[in-house]
Amino acid sequence: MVEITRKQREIQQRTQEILRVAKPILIAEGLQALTMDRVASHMQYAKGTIYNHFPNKEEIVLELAIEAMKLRHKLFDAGASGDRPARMRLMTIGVACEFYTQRCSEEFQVEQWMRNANIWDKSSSERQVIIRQCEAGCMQVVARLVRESLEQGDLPALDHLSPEEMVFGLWAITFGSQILTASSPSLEALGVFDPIRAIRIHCCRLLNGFGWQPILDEHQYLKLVENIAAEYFPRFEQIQREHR
Amino acid sequence: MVEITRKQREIQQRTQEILRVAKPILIAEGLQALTMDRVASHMQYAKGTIYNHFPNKEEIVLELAIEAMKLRHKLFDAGASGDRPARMRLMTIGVACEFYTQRCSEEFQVEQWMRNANIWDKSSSERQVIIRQCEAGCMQVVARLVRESLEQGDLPALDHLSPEEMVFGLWAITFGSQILTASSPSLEALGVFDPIRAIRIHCCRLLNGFGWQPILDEHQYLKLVENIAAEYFPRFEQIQREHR
Amino acid sequence: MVEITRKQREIQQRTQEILRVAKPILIAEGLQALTMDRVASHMQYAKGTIYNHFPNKEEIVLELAIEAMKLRHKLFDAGASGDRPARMRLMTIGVACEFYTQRCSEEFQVEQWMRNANIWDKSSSERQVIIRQCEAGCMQVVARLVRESLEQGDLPALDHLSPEEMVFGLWAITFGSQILTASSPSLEALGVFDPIRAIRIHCCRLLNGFGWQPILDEHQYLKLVENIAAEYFPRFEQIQREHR
Amino acid sequence: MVEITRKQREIQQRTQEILRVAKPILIAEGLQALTMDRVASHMQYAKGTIYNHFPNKEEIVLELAIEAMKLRHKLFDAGASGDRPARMRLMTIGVACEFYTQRCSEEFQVEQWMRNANIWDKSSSERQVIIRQCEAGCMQVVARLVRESLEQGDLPALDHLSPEEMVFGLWAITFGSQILTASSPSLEALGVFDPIRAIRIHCCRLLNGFGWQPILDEHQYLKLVENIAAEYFPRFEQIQREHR
DNA sequence: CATGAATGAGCCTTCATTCAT
DNA sequence: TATGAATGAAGGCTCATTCAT
Repeated sequence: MVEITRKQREIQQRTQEILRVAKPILIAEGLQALTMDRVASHMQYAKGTIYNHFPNKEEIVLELAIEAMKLRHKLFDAGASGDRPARMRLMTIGVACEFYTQRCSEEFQVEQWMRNANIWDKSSSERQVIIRQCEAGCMQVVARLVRESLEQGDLPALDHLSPEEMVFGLWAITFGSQILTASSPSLEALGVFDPIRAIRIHCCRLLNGFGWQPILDEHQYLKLVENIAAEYFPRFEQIQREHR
Repeated sequence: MVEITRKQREIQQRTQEILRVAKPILIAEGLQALTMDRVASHMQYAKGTIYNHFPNKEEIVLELAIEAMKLRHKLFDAGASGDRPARMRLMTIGVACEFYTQRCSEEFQVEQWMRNANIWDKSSSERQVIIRQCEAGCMQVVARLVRESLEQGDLPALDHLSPEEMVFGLWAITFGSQILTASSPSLEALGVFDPIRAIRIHCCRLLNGFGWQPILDEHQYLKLVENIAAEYFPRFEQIQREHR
Repeated sequence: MVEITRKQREIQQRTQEILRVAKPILIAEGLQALTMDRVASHMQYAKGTIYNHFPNKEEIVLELAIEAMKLRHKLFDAGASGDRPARMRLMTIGVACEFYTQRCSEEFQVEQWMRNANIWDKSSSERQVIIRQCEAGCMQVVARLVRESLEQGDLPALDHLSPEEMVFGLWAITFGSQILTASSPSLEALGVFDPIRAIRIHCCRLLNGFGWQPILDEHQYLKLVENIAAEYFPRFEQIQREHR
Repeated sequence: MVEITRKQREIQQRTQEILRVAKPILIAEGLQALTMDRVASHMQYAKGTIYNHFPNKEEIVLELAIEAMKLRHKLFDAGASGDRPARMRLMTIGVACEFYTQRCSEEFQVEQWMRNANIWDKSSSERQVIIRQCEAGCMQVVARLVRESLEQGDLPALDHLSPEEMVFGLWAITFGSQILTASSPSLEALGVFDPIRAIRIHCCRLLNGFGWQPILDEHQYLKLVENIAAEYFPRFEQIQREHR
């Protein structure tokens, strides 16, 4: 028993070690720079050993993505907790998104790599299923807030939209802005000086447009977001630290 | 003189031919399947010749992206034309975005490839500048509508947002939804059944949230978008055809 | 004592199990697909355990070949039995060859693999000796018939040929035809439509050429072979079944 | 023109050089020892260069086999020439077979490798077609002699056998004996002391069994074969030398 | 300018064998 | 004795780039 447990722990540790080595390579130099050769040469193990843990490099990326999405999920959960008004908890999740993109930028980048078609083609379906479950989990945290608000009357009935489709819009604007920020080298040259604040405002306007109570004007909203950020960033940092 | 001109035309034609060959490879099989060998083998020219036109394959992708963004620009221009109310012209641009993603899906995909970090690392700054100009051009078409509406009072003053930052939100939600649709294998499993309609509604709510006149309810808005699509799709198709 | 005996039986059973697992892999996918990893993964034992039974995969192949040749030997013995005329018993062995190639095609293929040079290079001489003994055993079954016929005057004296060299010719034509049939993708395209019947006729003519009594014309011979096949195939099947 | 021709010649020479390097490796150490790495390291060229000539190592083996079978074909043609009686020309082809197996033993071995299933699986169908054409060519040289003898009445009508099936028997016994000789380490231990003479005798008896005129007894036949061998081996050696 | 053979580093993967537990 | 993770050499193959013609 003890014997087995120790060996298993060693193996798990090595798996973790592989991930720790692979992550910065992927982040700094991209998918094609992430080769089994390089991972092995950064460890005291041989290439074949890596293959005992992951059948191909795509699975490594997926595993990193799973870790990343679990962290996101935890942040979302933390943001959605408490007995504040639903819209405020939603705003906190927005702040969690900002935190994730800015302070967990490696995880954020890993999530983008995960969306690469090559990776889905080559990896096993088991890990793909886990990824989708993580995605659905995050979606549900937010959708639950929408449902709650609908029930309590804070949010007027959505005629043509499922709660998840309501979330989809928020997801799209958040995600889209982050991708654009990351991949458009000079948003400033385009006239976009503060993309984060801009998206905050858009979210405010969007929720106002849906009539989600309490309606907030930009001033109030920006102030509130600042307060939430100040309060929750430390909590999020704590979660980040605990997440290995 | 004549001699040179003929030669130059031949060179331009060859450049076009290279792009015509490279595009379907990139679309169907991705960046790593796009090799100079394959491009050459699909033409009557040799690999070395390709190198006389493009110093590396990344430049080919960037050139394809420039073509794609020029088409997008034309569609945006067409959508922004006429003397209809600004918000309606903005909606037409939204329809142009949908058209572009759905009917010019190859160009849309090329634009995504362009955002790949590897490509920016390896390509020349000249083409990168052109890309940014195209991007700025599209941005300006929409920003001009925002400015016009602000001047005419259709859109209340934006306290904390430049017109471009106003556009940025629309860009983010549109772009983000399209990326998510393309890369999340089963939005439906997440509860998102009609992402296109969902985003239409979100755009409606967002603009309403900004108080952009005329305020439209979802029903009116969806109906209106349908009408615009019916009217403008043929025009867009014409533009697409003319764009070689 | 009992303890040891039980252990020994377990070991023998495991050896058999390894052979049962290895055989279909070798047959269906060839020598290079037969890896210790695959064998182990098809059993409840680990790779290291396999190495306790066979020092390398070549020995597994040789052991399979020994089993195969033992079956061949049994079939030959059955064909050579009875008190019919020697030439008829020889024909029965010919039928046994056909049975072996057709109905014991796995064993037949294993024998071919055994002839692969790599296997002889890597395997131990003990098993190689056993193989040769099996080969000699089969040879002797037939050679005995030749000797008997020579003594009884059915077969005229062979001036320049040992009885074994007489058998060698029959072995060569039988074996050669089977290899050619197995490895020439389209004998039919070469004009060879029924290789089995063709070889039956050649054997008839060859024995006639040696003056082996009773001389038979093709018609009689083919008819006789059919009868022998009808009578002996069930017996051969019985032997095959008993051979595990 | 001259330019192209020179380059093409250089390429052809390099192709030949690859074959010259690959052949002894295949002969001496077998298929799995024949690696592109080794071939390259034995030349002054890089591995990639080998791949410009042959898409995989299996094609190299097939190309070697094509060369080998062309040599066989030439020897058969030489043996079948002249206006001697058909049966004598057939014997000369038999001598050519012996010459091929003994003096062109490398080519003979290459032909055996060609029959390896792996090679057929991985190689291009173009070369496979050529192989089959070579095989059919050799078959036809002999089948033509059979047909001629049938027409001239030297060989009684074959009731149940096509001329090619007649040849098949000779092919099988010749081929089979050569394989057995090559792969049974100690025929002598089995009682087979002179397999070549044995097969000569079997061929004699077989043809006698078919009533092929002139009927020859063993003594005459062996003597005649010796004479043919003495006369034709120098010619065959000449052909072998000319075959590069 | 066009050509396209040559390069050779590098990629992903396999697997027979070892050996500490 | 059984285990199975680790090894690491080796294999097949690719491809961006160069350069002599």
